[in-house]
Formats: sequence, C-alpha cells, structure tokens
Amino acid sequence: MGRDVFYITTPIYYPNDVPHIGHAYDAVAADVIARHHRLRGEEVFHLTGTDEHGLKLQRAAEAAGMDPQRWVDEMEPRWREVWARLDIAYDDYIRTTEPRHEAVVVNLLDQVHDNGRDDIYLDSYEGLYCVSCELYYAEGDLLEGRLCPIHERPVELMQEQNYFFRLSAYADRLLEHYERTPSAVEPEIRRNEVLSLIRGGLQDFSISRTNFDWGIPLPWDADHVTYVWFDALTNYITAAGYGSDEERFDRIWPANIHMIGKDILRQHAIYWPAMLMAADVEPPDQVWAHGFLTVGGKKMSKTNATGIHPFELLDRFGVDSYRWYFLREVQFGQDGSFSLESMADRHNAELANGIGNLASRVLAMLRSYFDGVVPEATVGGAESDLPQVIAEATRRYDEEMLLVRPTAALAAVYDVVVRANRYMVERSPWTLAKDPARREEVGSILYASAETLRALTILISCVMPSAAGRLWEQLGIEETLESQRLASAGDWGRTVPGTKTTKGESLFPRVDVED
RNA sequence: UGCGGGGUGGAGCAGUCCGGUAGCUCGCUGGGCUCAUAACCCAGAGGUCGCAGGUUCAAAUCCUGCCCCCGCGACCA
Repeated sequence: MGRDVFYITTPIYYPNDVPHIGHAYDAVAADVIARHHRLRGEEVFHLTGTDEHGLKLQRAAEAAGMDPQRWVDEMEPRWREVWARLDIAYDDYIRTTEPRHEAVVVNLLDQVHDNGRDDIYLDSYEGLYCVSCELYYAEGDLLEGRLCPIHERPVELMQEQNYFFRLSAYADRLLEHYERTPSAVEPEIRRNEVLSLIRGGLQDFSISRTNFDWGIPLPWDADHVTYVWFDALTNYITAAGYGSDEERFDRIWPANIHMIGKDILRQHAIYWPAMLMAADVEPPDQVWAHGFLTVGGKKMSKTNATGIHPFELLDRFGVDSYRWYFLREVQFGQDGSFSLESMADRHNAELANGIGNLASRVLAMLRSYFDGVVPEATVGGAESDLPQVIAEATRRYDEEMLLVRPTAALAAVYDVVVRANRYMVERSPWTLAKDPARREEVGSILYASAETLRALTILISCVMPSAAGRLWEQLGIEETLESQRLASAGDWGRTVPGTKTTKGESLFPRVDVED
C-alpha cells in the first residue's frame, strides 16, 4: 500500500502573504529530495499548493473590494511564479478552493463524524482571538493593551459554537505509532518534542467556525465552515486521490515525507495522524520538520517586515546558487542564519572558484589541446584515484539524501571538486602539453577530468538542475541528463572518446558584495 | 518558576549519544603554479571547547551547580 510512489509534500502556503525565503526554503528542500528520488529511477509525486480559505483572506478580499475567490485567484500566481523561478518541479499543485479538494474535505469530515465514536461534537467557546494568527489567546499571553504577542495587533473578543475533534481520544494510539516508528518524526529533537506534547495530554481542538463563511461548509451543519486544519491538512490526501481514485490512492498513500517548518509540527505530527486514524486512513510515514532561517538573529516572520523575497536573491545570484546556498549553508533541521555576505562568500568560493572554475579549466584545456574533442584514455593509471573518489562520493551522496541530510550530501559532492582541483595540480597537464612526446598522457588526464565532470554534473543535478543542464551541454554528451541514473553515475568510463565539448559561458560568474 | 535549543581559534559551524592527538569553511600570512572565472595547489599563524566543581589514568565529550543568548508555551481564564 502506497509504496509504489515516493510521495513528498510541502506545506500549502497562504496566498495572502508575500513569499519570503523562509517559505522557499522548504519548497527547495522538498524539490531536491524529490529530484533525488527521480534520479534513483523511482516514480515520484511531489505536491505543493496554496491554502486559500479563512477569515484573514476573506477580510483582505473585502478590503480590496472583491470577492474572496477573485482575491485568491489574483494572489495565488505570485507564489507559483516564485516556484517557477526556483526550478521547483512539482507534479501537482493543489488549491484548497478547488472542487476536488472541497469534495475530499467533506468526505473526510463525514468519515470522522460518522465513525461511531462520537469523535466530532458541538461545544461553545469564547475567547480573545487574533485574526492574523487565527488563534485564540489567553489573557496572560497577550501584550499590554490586549495585543497579539506575534502580530502586536489588538485581539477581538469572540464567542461561538464550534464543533470539536476528539483529539484526546487518540493520545495512546499516537504514542504507540511514534514508539513503533521513531522515524515518523524527524529530526530527533522534534520527535522528542512531539512525544512530550502527547504525554503532556492532548486537548480536543475545534474544527469549525461561524464568524466567517469563506470556507467549506460542514456537511451536516451548513452554518459552520471548516476551520483550517481539517481543510488545509486534508490537501495531502486530496491530491493522492482519496475518495476519488482508490487505486491511485493505494499506490501513493501514505506520504513518504511531509516536509514542514517546525512551526507547524504539532498540527502535522499530532492533529493530522489522529484525524486520519479517526477516518481509518494510515498516517504519513514521516513528518520532517526543518528549522527556521534567521536574519540578523531574528526569526523571519510572515507579518513582520523581516521577510526577504526570493526574487531579491535570485536576481543577484541566480537560481542554482540560491538552491545550493540554503541547503549547503544551513545544517538541515536546525535554525540557520541568513546573510547576503555569507551567501556571496559561498557563491564565490564553491560555485565560481570551485565547480565553475573546475569546469572552465578542463574545458579550456580540451579546447586548446584537442580542439574540444574528448581524447582516448590510453595511459593506464592516469586517472589516479578519481574513480574511487567519485564512487565513494556517489555512495555517500545517495545515503545522506535518503536520510534527508542534504547538507551532508552536498558536502560529499563537493569533495569531488576539491579532489579534482588537486588532481589538476598533481598532473599538471599544461606542463606536459609542452612536450609532444607526452601527448597521450595529456589526453588520458583530460579524459579523466572530463569523466569527473560528467559524474559531478549528475551529482549536482538535483540541487542545481539549471547549471547542471548547461554543463552537461558543454560536455557534449549525447545521452540526455534526464536519462541519467544515480546507480550508474559513478561508473568510470561512460564518457565516449570523440565527444565534442565546448567551452561555453561561465557557469557561475563571481558576485561582488558592496552593500 | 515551565519545555526545548545553543554557548568550540576573527566570522559561521562540525565534533558531545559510543570519553583518549580539537576539525571544517571563510578570512589572514608565506610559498608554488599559470590550464582556468585575479581562479587552483601547498604550508603556517590563531582556540585554557560559557563558568565552577566532581568522576576518571584521561573530558569539548559523563555527573552536579551556576551564568548568558535564542525559540516555544497548545481551543490552556
């Protein structure tokens, strides 16, 4: 069940917000993981989308003088255009306002409502509510003057009848689930957090609202609309075919990885599995909660002004550098600080001076000594230990990526670059080239160098698909990059002598920081 | 007062679970090379691993206490 397809999701984003690099962080991470599984030859289903209901959106639409649907129709493309520029290759994009999704929400609600255990019940609630958070707050948690501690805006006194989900009844099953499958929440810190939350006792949570109507009406009580969790989280099974295509659903579900930020850990690791259990659906295999990016030591926030739009960085560094930087710089799973300086440093050191320059020097020598045509490797041993280095790097890269440790995986890849640059100096083909008698040796060295670039290109293709594509083209290899598989990437000797290479534009021009 | 994370050469980090030459990247200094995007390679300087005790032949790594920084605190008034 569900093991045929590698299914990975991102959170669905709230289109009212302006995208910032924090949002893009999990989108990129999920995309790299998805591409890695494709490179392994697996069938992959990578889902992302937008969460388009709620009071905040309804009000924003009202303020803009349009109906909510038109409002989200205008906002949502701002997100897609970011994903397009970030080379996010999702397989499906879901909007919670789509009919296919509304049908599944209704379906899931009915399943839980009618499961015979009275898991959904009506109760009343009164409290101080922050519209921005869509959360009620206790008096003691508010700032002076009854301001929301996150948004520093006034909260409102609200009272309503809500339907509640009996989360409290699922504590034992959740505990059992996580004890049996420790890998269901990663990293370990977050797993411990989840376990202690469950052991600390779970409160039922409300699943409906009556103070706004921009949402999906409850099937048994149309005065209520579905509140965020039963609406948003459900997207993960909608796209997999729940209730609409059971055969497909069985192949895809459960999700292999829900990639999320640590801020929505509770909802994904506690609410969501419990909701599924209540509907008799398997919980996801793994919830992977990464850390936050900080800017100047402060958490980036949706409503605060600390958000940096991805375009600012994309314009400056390009998509490949963007993707490389965030996964390489920040230990995945932990918080990490972002700064323009560190991004420029890494870009120049590893991409311009490292990978880009390596490609440049090899292709330049092929051009000047062999008219760009890859020579034959006739001199035994000229390749030194490169074949082993590449095989080892490939193995490590695969292993780390499977464990969702992209930072370590990229480090493994970068080892090839370091080793290859040292190899260049050790062999100094530019010196040998001055002696016509050693032409075959030069040829063999350059063959090994081209071979190394070939393998390297495949290894970077998940993180930097665009740059990998350009390098692949310069290498002139006949097979497409898309047809390459990780299993054979490190096999030495796949480059065919006679292949015509071209030294094209710089892969990664250096970037100057003057701020 | 709660829960969690962190304090390691100038900067950013790894190592801490399974004690035993303190490692990486950037920066800095000196040298080499000249194929390459003023890139590449080699060497070096620089740290009492937050503080104080303890365990041990031996602690960044285990135990105790303390200090500082940062998150979170759930539909819980």
